[in-house]
Amino acid sequence: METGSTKQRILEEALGLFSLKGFDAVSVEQIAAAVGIKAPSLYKHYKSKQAIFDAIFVQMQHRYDAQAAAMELHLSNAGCDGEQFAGIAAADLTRRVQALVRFSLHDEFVSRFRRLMTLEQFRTPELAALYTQRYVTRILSYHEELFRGLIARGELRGADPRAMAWQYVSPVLVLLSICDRQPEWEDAAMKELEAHVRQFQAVYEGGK
Amino acid sequence: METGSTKQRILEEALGLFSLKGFDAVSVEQIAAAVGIKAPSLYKHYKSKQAIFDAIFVQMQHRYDAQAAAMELHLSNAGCDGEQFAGIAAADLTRRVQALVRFSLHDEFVSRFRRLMTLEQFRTPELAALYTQRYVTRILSYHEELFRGLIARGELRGADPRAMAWQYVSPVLVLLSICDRQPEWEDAAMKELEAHVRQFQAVYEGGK
DNA sequence: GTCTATATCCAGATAGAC
DNA sequence: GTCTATCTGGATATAGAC
Repeated sequence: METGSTKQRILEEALGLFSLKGFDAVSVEQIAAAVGIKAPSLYKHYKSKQAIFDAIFVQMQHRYDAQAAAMELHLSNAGCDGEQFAGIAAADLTRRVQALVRFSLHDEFVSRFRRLMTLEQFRTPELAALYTQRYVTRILSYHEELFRGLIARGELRGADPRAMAWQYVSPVLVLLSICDRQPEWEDAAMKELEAHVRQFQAVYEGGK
Repeated sequence: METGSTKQRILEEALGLFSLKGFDAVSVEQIAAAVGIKAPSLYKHYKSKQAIFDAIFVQMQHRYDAQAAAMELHLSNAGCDGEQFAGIAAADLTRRVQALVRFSLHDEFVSRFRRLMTLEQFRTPELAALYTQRYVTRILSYHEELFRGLIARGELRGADPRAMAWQYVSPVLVLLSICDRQPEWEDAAMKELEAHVRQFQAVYEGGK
Protein backbone atom coordinates (compact mmCIF):
# COMPACT_ATOMS: atom_id res chain seq x y z
CA MET A 1 0.00 0.00 0.00
CA GLU A 2 3.04 2.25 0.12
CA THR A 3 3.75 4.80 -2.57
CA GLY A 4 6.25 2.80 -4.56
CA SER A 5 3.88 -0.08 -4.99
CA THR A 6 1.02 2.00 -6.35
CA LYS A 7 3.37 3.95 -8.56
CA GLN A 8 4.73 0.73 -9.99
CA ARG A 9 1.28 -0.76 -10.47
CA ILE A 10 0.25 2.29 -12.46
CA LEU A 11 3.18 1.68 -14.80
CA GLU A 12 2.31 -1.97 -15.22
CA GLU A 13 -1.40 -1.47 -15.80
CA ALA A 14 -0.76 1.43 -18.15
CA LEU A 15 1.69 -0.67 -20.17
CA GLY A 16 -0.85 -3.49 -20.34
CA LEU A 17 -3.50 -1.15 -21.73
CA PHE A 18 -1.17 0.83 -24.00
CA SER A 19 0.18 -2.38 -25.52
CA LEU A 20 -3.32 -3.48 -26.48
CA LYS A 21 -4.94 -0.29 -27.71
CA GLY A 22 -2.18 2.27 -28.12
CA PHE A 23 -1.45 5.41 -26.15
CA ASP A 24 -4.28 7.57 -27.50
CA ALA A 25 -7.01 4.99 -27.12
CA VAL A 26 -6.40 4.51 -23.40
CA SER A 27 -7.83 7.04 -20.95
CA VAL A 28 -6.31 7.98 -17.64
CA GLU A 29 -9.53 6.84 -16.03
CA GLN A 30 -9.09 3.34 -17.51
CA ILE A 31 -5.57 3.14 -16.11
CA ALA A 32 -6.75 4.30 -12.70
CA ALA A 33 -9.61 1.80 -12.73
CA ALA A 34 -7.20 -1.03 -13.53
CA VAL A 35 -5.08 -0.01 -10.56
CA GLY A 36 -8.14 0.32 -8.33
CA ILE A 37 -8.09 4.06 -7.72
CA LYS A 38 -9.77 7.12 -9.19
CA ALA A 39 -8.21 9.10 -12.00
CA PRO A 40 -7.33 12.22 -9.96
CA SER A 41 -5.38 10.11 -7.47
CA LEU A 42 -3.14 9.02 -10.26
CA TYR A 43 -1.87 12.56 -10.69
CA LYS A 44 -0.26 12.34 -7.26
CA HIS A 45 2.14 9.79 -8.79
CA TYR A 46 2.64 11.12 -12.31
CA LYS A 47 2.10 14.64 -13.46
CA SER A 48 0.51 13.64 -16.78
CA LYS A 49 -0.48 10.74 -18.98
CA GLN A 50 2.60 11.41 -21.08
CA ALA A 51 4.76 11.15 -17.95
CA ILE A 52 3.48 7.61 -17.46
CA PHE A 53 4.42 6.76 -21.04
CA ASP A 54 7.90 8.23 -20.53
CA ALA A 55 8.39 6.38 -17.27
CA ILE A 56 7.59 3.11 -19.02
CA PHE A 57 10.39 3.80 -21.48
CA VAL A 58 12.87 4.64 -18.75
CA GLN A 59 12.06 1.48 -16.85
CA MET A 60 12.24 -0.60 -20.03
CA GLN A 61 15.66 0.80 -20.80
CA HIS A 62 16.85 -0.32 -17.37
CA ARG A 63 15.43 -3.79 -17.85
CA TYR A 64 16.84 -3.99 -21.35
CA ASP A 65 20.29 -3.00 -20.19
CA ALA A 66 20.19 -5.54 -17.39
CA GLN A 67 18.97 -8.26 -19.72
CA ALA A 68 21.55 -7.35 -22.33
CA ALA A 69 24.26 -7.67 -19.73
CA ALA A 70 23.00 -11.09 -18.71
CA MET A 71 21.89 -12.75 -21.96
CA GLU A 72 23.67 -10.92 -24.73
CA LEU A 73 26.97 -10.33 -23.05
CA HIS A 74 28.94 -9.89 -26.21
CA LEU A 75 26.23 -8.20 -28.26
CA SER A 76 28.00 -4.93 -28.89
CA ASN A 77 31.57 -6.17 -29.21
CA ALA A 78 31.03 -9.61 -30.68
CA GLY A 79 33.37 -9.00 -33.57
CA CYS A 80 36.35 -7.63 -31.73
CA ASP A 81 38.66 -10.58 -31.80
CA GLY A 82 36.66 -13.79 -31.99
CA GLU A 83 37.91 -14.91 -28.60
CA GLN A 84 34.48 -14.72 -26.99
CA PHE A 85 33.20 -17.49 -29.24
CA ALA A 86 35.40 -20.07 -27.64
CA GLY A 87 33.19 -22.95 -26.63
CA ILE A 88 30.17 -21.88 -28.69
CA ALA A 89 29.38 -24.81 -30.92
CA ALA A 90 26.82 -24.62 -33.70
CA ALA A 91 24.59 -26.97 -31.73
CA ASP A 92 24.26 -24.32 -29.04
CA LEU A 93 22.40 -22.07 -31.43
CA THR A 94 19.16 -23.95 -30.95
CA ARG A 95 19.15 -23.54 -27.21
CA ARG A 96 20.13 -19.91 -27.50
CA VAL A 97 17.39 -18.88 -29.89
CA GLN A 98 14.74 -20.89 -28.08
CA ALA A 99 15.65 -19.28 -24.79
CA LEU A 100 15.54 -15.85 -26.36
CA VAL A 101 12.13 -16.43 -27.93
CA ARG A 102 10.62 -17.94 -24.81
CA PHE A 103 11.84 -15.07 -22.71
CA SER A 104 10.62 -12.51 -25.23
CA LEU A 105 7.18 -14.09 -25.28
CA HIS A 106 6.70 -14.84 -21.61
CA ASP A 107 8.20 -11.86 -19.85
CA GLU A 108 5.17 -9.64 -19.48
CA PHE A 109 7.06 -6.40 -19.40
CA VAL A 110 9.22 -7.27 -22.40
CA SER A 111 6.41 -8.57 -24.59
CA ARG A 112 4.03 -5.74 -23.70
CA PHE A 113 6.70 -3.17 -24.31
CA ARG A 114 7.44 -4.70 -27.71
CA ARG A 115 3.75 -4.49 -28.64
CA LEU A 116 3.69 -0.89 -27.44
CA MET A 117 6.69 -0.14 -29.65
CA THR A 118 4.91 -1.81 -32.55
CA LEU A 119 1.93 0.49 -32.06
CA GLU A 120 3.96 3.67 -31.61
CA GLN A 121 6.81 3.01 -34.05
CA PHE A 122 5.60 5.54 -36.64
CA ARG A 123 5.17 8.39 -34.17
CA THR A 124 8.65 9.86 -34.35
CA PRO A 125 11.86 9.07 -36.25
CA GLU A 126 13.46 8.39 -32.89
CA LEU A 127 10.95 5.68 -32.00
CA ALA A 128 11.30 4.19 -35.49
CA ALA A 129 15.08 4.07 -35.20
CA LEU A 130 14.87 2.63 -31.69
CA TYR A 131 12.55 -0.13 -32.90
CA THR A 132 14.80 -1.13 -35.79
CA GLN A 133 17.90 -0.94 -33.65
CA ARG A 134 16.55 -2.95 -30.75
CA TYR A 135 14.45 -5.54 -32.55
CA VAL A 136 16.39 -6.05 -35.78
CA THR A 137 19.80 -4.48 -36.18
CA ARG A 138 21.41 -5.50 -32.89
CA ILE A 139 20.19 -9.07 -33.12
CA LEU A 140 21.22 -9.26 -36.74
CA SER A 141 24.68 -7.83 -36.18
CA TYR A 142 25.24 -10.13 -33.25
CA HIS A 143 24.47 -13.21 -35.35
CA GLU A 144 26.46 -11.92 -38.28
CA GLU A 145 29.56 -11.69 -36.12
CA LEU A 146 28.75 -15.00 -34.48
CA PHE A 147 28.54 -16.75 -37.85
CA ARG A 148 31.67 -14.99 -39.07
CA GLY A 149 33.50 -16.40 -36.09
CA LEU A 150 32.08 -19.89 -36.54
CA ILE A 151 33.03 -19.90 -40.21
CA ALA A 152 36.55 -18.78 -39.38
CA ARG A 153 36.82 -21.61 -36.86
CA GLY A 154 35.54 -24.07 -39.45
CA GLU A 155 32.35 -24.93 -37.61
CA LEU A 156 30.07 -23.57 -40.32
CA ARG A 157 30.28 -23.86 -44.06
CA GLY A 158 31.80 -20.76 -45.60
CA ALA A 159 29.27 -18.25 -46.88
CA ASP A 160 28.20 -14.62 -46.53
CA PRO A 161 27.73 -14.29 -42.76
CA ARG A 162 25.39 -11.31 -43.09
CA ALA A 163 23.04 -13.12 -45.48
CA MET A 164 23.20 -16.10 -43.14
CA ALA A 165 22.20 -13.86 -40.26
CA TRP A 166 19.20 -12.58 -42.21
CA GLN A 167 18.16 -16.13 -43.03
CA TYR A 168 18.58 -17.23 -39.45
CA VAL A 169 17.17 -14.28 -37.55
CA SER A 170 14.26 -13.14 -39.74
CA PRO A 171 12.03 -16.18 -39.26
CA VAL A 172 12.44 -15.77 -35.52
CA LEU A 173 11.38 -12.13 -35.69
CA VAL A 174 8.39 -12.91 -37.90
CA LEU A 175 7.27 -15.74 -35.62
CA LEU A 176 7.59 -13.43 -32.64
CA SER A 177 5.43 -10.81 -34.33
CA ILE A 178 2.80 -13.44 -35.14
CA CYS A 179 2.67 -14.58 -31.52
CA ASP A 180 2.41 -10.97 -30.38
CA ARG A 181 -0.86 -10.55 -32.24
CA GLN A 182 -2.05 -14.16 -32.02
CA PRO A 183 -0.82 -15.82 -28.81
CA GLU A 184 -2.61 -19.03 -29.77
CA TRP A 185 0.10 -19.45 -32.41
CA GLU A 186 2.80 -20.06 -29.84
CA ASP A 187 2.91 -23.83 -29.99
CA ALA A 188 2.85 -23.82 -33.76
CA ALA A 189 5.52 -21.13 -33.79
CA MET A 190 7.86 -23.17 -31.60
CA LYS A 191 7.51 -26.09 -34.01
CA GLU A 192 8.22 -23.86 -36.99
CA LEU A 193 11.20 -22.51 -35.11
CA GLU A 194 12.54 -25.97 -34.44
CA ALA A 195 12.23 -26.94 -38.09
CA HIS A 196 13.85 -23.69 -39.08
CA VAL A 197 16.90 -24.22 -36.87
CA ARG A 198 17.19 -27.83 -38.00
CA GLN A 199 17.10 -26.77 -41.64
CA PHE A 200 19.63 -24.01 -41.03
CA GLN A 201 22.04 -26.41 -39.37
CA ALA A 202 21.55 -29.04 -42.08
CA VAL A 203 22.49 -26.48 -44.70
CA TYR A 204 25.41 -24.78 -43.01
CA GLU A 205 26.82 -27.16 -40.45
CA GLY A 206 30.14 -28.90 -40.98
CA GLY A 207 32.54 -26.45 -42.52
CA LYS A 208 36.02 -26.90 -43.99
CA MET B 1 -15.22 18.63 -57.85
CA GLU B 2 -17.99 16.07 -58.26
CA THR B 3 -19.11 13.86 -55.39
CA GLY B 4 -17.05 10.82 -56.26
CA SER B 5 -13.84 12.75 -56.34
CA THR B 6 -14.28 14.33 -52.90
CA LYS B 7 -15.46 11.03 -51.44
CA GLN B 8 -12.36 9.32 -52.79
CA ARG B 9 -10.06 12.10 -51.60
CA ILE B 10 -11.46 11.71 -48.09
CA LEU B 11 -10.52 8.03 -48.16
CA GLU B 12 -7.02 8.76 -49.37
CA GLU B 13 -6.29 11.58 -46.93
CA ALA B 14 -7.78 9.61 -44.05
CA LEU B 15 -5.64 6.60 -44.92
CA GLY B 16 -2.56 8.80 -45.08
CA LEU B 17 -3.25 10.17 -41.60
CA PHE B 18 -4.40 6.89 -40.07
CA SER B 19 -1.30 5.11 -41.35
CA LEU B 20 0.93 7.61 -39.58
CA LYS B 21 -0.79 8.16 -36.25
CA GLY B 22 -3.43 5.47 -35.92
CA PHE B 23 -7.20 5.73 -36.00
CA ASP B 24 -7.71 7.27 -32.57
CA ALA B 25 -5.04 9.92 -32.89
CA VAL B 26 -6.55 11.40 -36.05
CA SER B 27 -9.50 13.77 -35.77
CA VAL B 28 -12.26 14.18 -38.31
CA GLU B 29 -11.28 17.82 -38.50
CA GLN B 30 -7.74 16.87 -39.53
CA ILE B 31 -9.06 14.66 -42.29
CA ALA B 32 -11.39 17.39 -43.51
CA ALA B 33 -8.58 19.95 -43.43
CA ALA B 34 -6.37 17.66 -45.51
CA VAL B 35 -9.14 17.38 -48.08
CA GLY B 36 -9.75 21.12 -48.00
CA ILE B 37 -13.24 21.19 -46.49
CA LYS B 38 -14.75 21.64 -43.04
CA ALA B 39 -15.48 18.72 -40.77
CA PRO B 40 -19.29 18.86 -41.01
CA SER B 41 -19.12 18.68 -44.81
CA LEU B 42 -17.38 15.35 -44.48
CA TYR B 43 -20.50 13.84 -42.95
CA LYS B 44 -22.32 14.31 -46.26
CA HIS B 45 -20.01 11.63 -47.66
CA TYR B 46 -19.58 9.27 -44.71
CA LYS B 47 -21.91 8.91 -41.78
CA SER B 48 -19.11 8.55 -39.20
CA LYS B 49 -15.36 8.40 -38.70
CA GLN B 50 -15.68 4.64 -38.34
CA ALA B 51 -17.45 4.47 -41.71
CA ILE B 52 -14.37 6.02 -43.32
CA PHE B 53 -12.19 3.39 -41.69
CA ASP B 54 -14.48 0.63 -42.93
CA ALA B 55 -14.59 2.06 -46.44
CA ILE B 56 -10.79 1.99 -46.55
CA PHE B 57 -10.91 -1.71 -45.79
CA VAL B 58 -13.51 -2.41 -48.45
CA GLN B 59 -11.53 -0.54 -51.07
CA MET B 60 -8.31 -2.27 -49.99
CA GLN B 61 -9.97 -5.64 -50.35
CA HIS B 62 -10.94 -4.78 -53.92
CA ARG B 63 -7.42 -3.65 -54.73
CA TYR B 64 -5.96 -6.69 -53.04
CA ASP B 65 -8.19 -9.05 -54.99
CA ALA B 66 -7.33 -7.34 -58.25
CA GLN B 67 -3.63 -7.40 -57.45
CA ALA B 68 -3.80 -11.00 -56.37
CA ALA B 69 -5.42 -11.88 -59.67
CA ALA B 70 -2.69 -10.12 -61.60
CA MET B 71 0.51 -10.80 -59.65
CA GLU B 72 -0.19 -13.85 -57.59
CA LEU B 73 -2.29 -15.77 -60.01
CA HIS B 74 -1.63 -19.13 -58.45
CA LEU B 75 -1.47 -18.04 -54.86
CA SER B 76 -4.39 -20.03 -53.54
CA ASN B 77 -4.05 -23.16 -55.66
CA ALA B 78 -0.31 -23.32 -56.16
CA GLY B 79 -0.05 -26.85 -54.94
CA CYS B 80 -2.83 -28.49 -56.90
CA ASP B 81 -0.85 -30.35 -59.50
CA GLY B 82 2.46 -28.60 -60.11
CA GLU B 83 1.52 -27.84 -63.69
CA GLN B 84 1.44 -24.09 -63.16
CA PHE B 85 5.16 -24.07 -62.39
CA ALA B 86 6.06 -24.95 -65.94
CA GLY B 87 8.59 -22.41 -67.11
CA ILE B 88 9.38 -21.03 -63.66
CA ALA B 89 13.10 -21.36 -63.27
CA ALA B 90 14.83 -20.70 -59.98
CA ALA B 91 16.48 -17.64 -61.52
CA ASP B 92 13.05 -16.05 -61.89
CA LEU B 93 12.73 -15.86 -58.12
CA THR B 94 14.89 -12.76 -57.91
CA ARG B 95 12.77 -10.77 -60.34
CA ARG B 96 9.59 -11.96 -58.67
CA VAL B 97 10.52 -10.97 -55.16
CA GLN B 98 12.01 -7.65 -56.22
CA ALA B 99 8.87 -6.75 -58.13
CA LEU B 100 6.73 -7.65 -55.15
CA VAL B 101 8.80 -5.59 -52.74
CA ARG B 102 8.99 -2.57 -55.02
CA PHE B 103 5.26 -2.64 -55.56
CA SER B 104 4.59 -3.06 -51.86
CA LEU B 105 6.79 -0.10 -51.03
CA HIS B 106 5.82 2.29 -53.79
CA ASP B 107 2.09 1.80 -54.16
CA GLU B 108 0.79 4.47 -51.80
CA PHE B 109 -2.46 2.76 -51.03
CA VAL B 110 -0.85 -0.64 -50.40
CA SER B 111 1.98 0.66 -48.21
CA ARG B 112 -0.24 3.01 -46.23
CA PHE B 113 -2.78 0.27 -45.69
CA ARG B 114 -0.06 -2.06 -44.46
CA ARG B 115 1.10 0.57 -41.95
CA LEU B 116 -2.51 1.05 -40.87
CA MET B 117 -2.83 -2.69 -40.33
CA THR B 118 0.38 -2.64 -38.33
CA LEU B 119 -1.07 0.03 -36.06
CA GLU B 120 -4.47 -1.61 -35.65
CA GLN B 121 -3.45 -5.29 -35.61
CA PHE B 122 -4.10 -5.75 -31.87
CA ARG B 123 -7.57 -4.23 -31.93
CA THR B 124 -9.58 -7.35 -32.66
CA PRO B 125 -8.79 -11.03 -33.26
CA GLU B 126 -10.20 -10.57 -36.75
CA LEU B 127 -7.70 -7.84 -37.61
CA ALA B 128 -4.89 -9.91 -36.10
CA ALA B 129 -5.84 -12.95 -38.17
CA LEU B 130 -6.23 -10.83 -41.29
CA TYR B 131 -2.77 -9.38 -40.80
CA THR B 132 -1.10 -12.76 -40.36
CA GLN B 133 -3.04 -14.26 -43.23
CA ARG B 134 -2.36 -11.49 -45.70
CA TYR B 135 1.20 -10.53 -44.79
CA VAL B 136 2.67 -13.86 -43.73
CA THR B 137 0.69 -17.04 -44.23
CA ARG B 138 -0.39 -16.61 -47.84
CA ILE B 139 3.03 -15.51 -48.99
CA LEU B 140 4.66 -18.30 -47.03
CA SER B 141 2.32 -21.00 -48.30
CA TYR B 142 2.74 -19.81 -51.84
CA HIS B 143 6.51 -20.12 -51.65
CA GLU B 144 6.33 -23.43 -49.83
CA GLU B 145 4.34 -24.90 -52.69
CA LEU B 146 6.56 -23.18 -55.22
CA PHE B 147 9.68 -24.71 -53.68
CA ARG B 148 7.99 -28.09 -53.37
CA GLY B 149 7.33 -28.00 -57.09
CA LEU B 150 10.84 -26.86 -57.95
CA ILE B 151 12.36 -29.60 -55.80
CA ALA B 152 10.14 -32.20 -57.46
CA ARG B 153 11.26 -30.95 -60.85
CA GLY B 154 14.88 -31.14 -59.74
CA GLU B 155 15.55 -27.42 -59.98
CA LEU B 156 16.23 -26.99 -56.27
CA ARG B 157 18.19 -29.14 -53.89
CA GLY B 158 15.94 -31.40 -51.88
CA ALA B 159 15.04 -30.04 -48.46
CA ASP B 160 12.07 -29.13 -46.27
CA PRO B 161 10.12 -26.75 -48.52
CA ARG B 162 8.34 -25.10 -45.61
CA ALA B 163 11.55 -24.29 -43.77
CA MET B 164 12.96 -23.04 -47.07
CA ALA B 165 9.94 -20.79 -47.45
CA TRP B 166 10.52 -19.34 -43.97
CA GLN B 167 14.16 -18.71 -44.78
CA TYR B 168 13.32 -17.12 -48.10
CA VAL B 169 10.27 -15.06 -47.20
CA SER B 170 11.04 -13.80 -43.68
CA PRO B 171 13.95 -11.53 -44.56
CA VAL B 172 11.74 -9.92 -47.18
CA LEU B 173 9.01 -9.27 -44.63
CA VAL B 174 11.43 -7.88 -42.08
CA LEU B 175 13.04 -5.58 -44.65
CA LEU B 176 9.60 -4.39 -45.67
CA SER B 177 8.70 -3.58 -42.09
CA ILE B 178 11.95 -1.65 -41.67
CA CYS B 179 11.25 0.43 -44.77
CA ASP B 180 7.72 1.08 -43.53
CA ARG B 181 9.04 2.83 -40.44
CA GLN B 182 12.29 4.15 -41.97
CA PRO B 183 11.87 4.88 -45.69
CA GLU B 184 15.48 6.05 -45.86
CA TRP B 185 16.44 2.40 -45.49
CA GLU B 186 15.05 1.49 -48.91
CA ASP B 187 18.32 1.49 -50.86
CA ALA B 188 20.09 -0.46 -48.16
CA ALA B 189 17.16 -2.86 -47.98
CA MET B 190 17.29 -3.58 -51.70
CA LYS B 191 20.97 -4.43 -51.39
CA GLU B 192 20.32 -6.71 -48.44
CA LEU B 193 17.55 -8.31 -50.45
CA GLU B 194 19.84 -8.93 -53.40
CA ALA B 195 22.47 -10.54 -51.18
CA HIS B 196 19.77 -12.60 -49.54
CA VAL B 197 18.43 -13.99 -52.81
CA ARG B 198 21.94 -14.66 -54.07
CA GLN B 199 22.78 -16.57 -50.92
CA PHE B 200 19.54 -18.53 -51.08
CA GLN B 201 20.18 -19.55 -54.64
CA ALA B 202 23.80 -20.45 -53.90
CA VAL B 203 22.63 -22.77 -51.15
CA TYR B 204 19.67 -24.42 -52.81
CA GLU B 205 20.14 -24.14 -56.55
CA GLY B 206 21.02 -27.15 -58.65
CA GLY B 207 19.08 -30.15 -57.45
CA LYS B 208 19.42 -33.80 -58.35
C1' DG C 1 -2.83 9.52 -0.96
C1' DT C 2 -7.40 9.13 -1.93
C1' DC C 3 -11.58 11.06 -2.73
C1' DT C 4 -15.62 14.35 -4.91
C1' DA C 5 -16.45 18.16 -7.56
C1' DT C 6 -15.23 20.81 -11.20
C1' DA C 7 -12.71 23.46 -14.78
C1' DT C 8 -11.30 23.27 -19.39
C1' DC C 9 -10.91 21.60 -23.64
C1' DC C 10 -11.73 19.09 -27.73
C1' DA C 11 -13.72 15.43 -30.37
C1' DG C 12 -17.61 13.34 -33.01
C1' DA C 13 -21.75 14.45 -34.78
C1' DT C 14 -26.17 17.24 -35.99
C1' DA C 15 -29.19 21.35 -37.49
C1' DG C 16 -30.21 24.29 -40.70
C1' DA C 17 -28.95 28.43 -43.76
C1' DC C 18 -27.06 29.09 -48.34
C1' DG D 1 -22.29 19.97 -50.90
C1' DT D 2 -20.43 23.35 -48.19
C1' DC D 3 -20.72 26.33 -44.61
C1' DT D 4 -21.50 28.37 -39.39
C1' DA D 5 -23.33 27.43 -35.12
C1' DT D 6 -24.25 24.19 -31.79
C1' DC D 7 -25.11 19.94 -29.06
C1' DT D 8 -23.23 16.31 -26.45
C1' DG D 9 -20.02 13.39 -24.44
C1' DG D 10 -15.68 12.25 -22.81
C1' DA D 11 -10.92 13.32 -21.85
C1' DT D 12 -6.99 15.56 -19.24
C1' DA D 13 -6.07 17.85 -15.42
C1' DT D 14 -6.83 20.77 -11.04
C1' DA D 15 -8.90 22.30 -6.44
C1' DG D 16 -9.64 21.31 -2.13
C1' DA D 17 -11.88 18.34 1.61
C1' DC D 18 -10.68 14.27 4.33
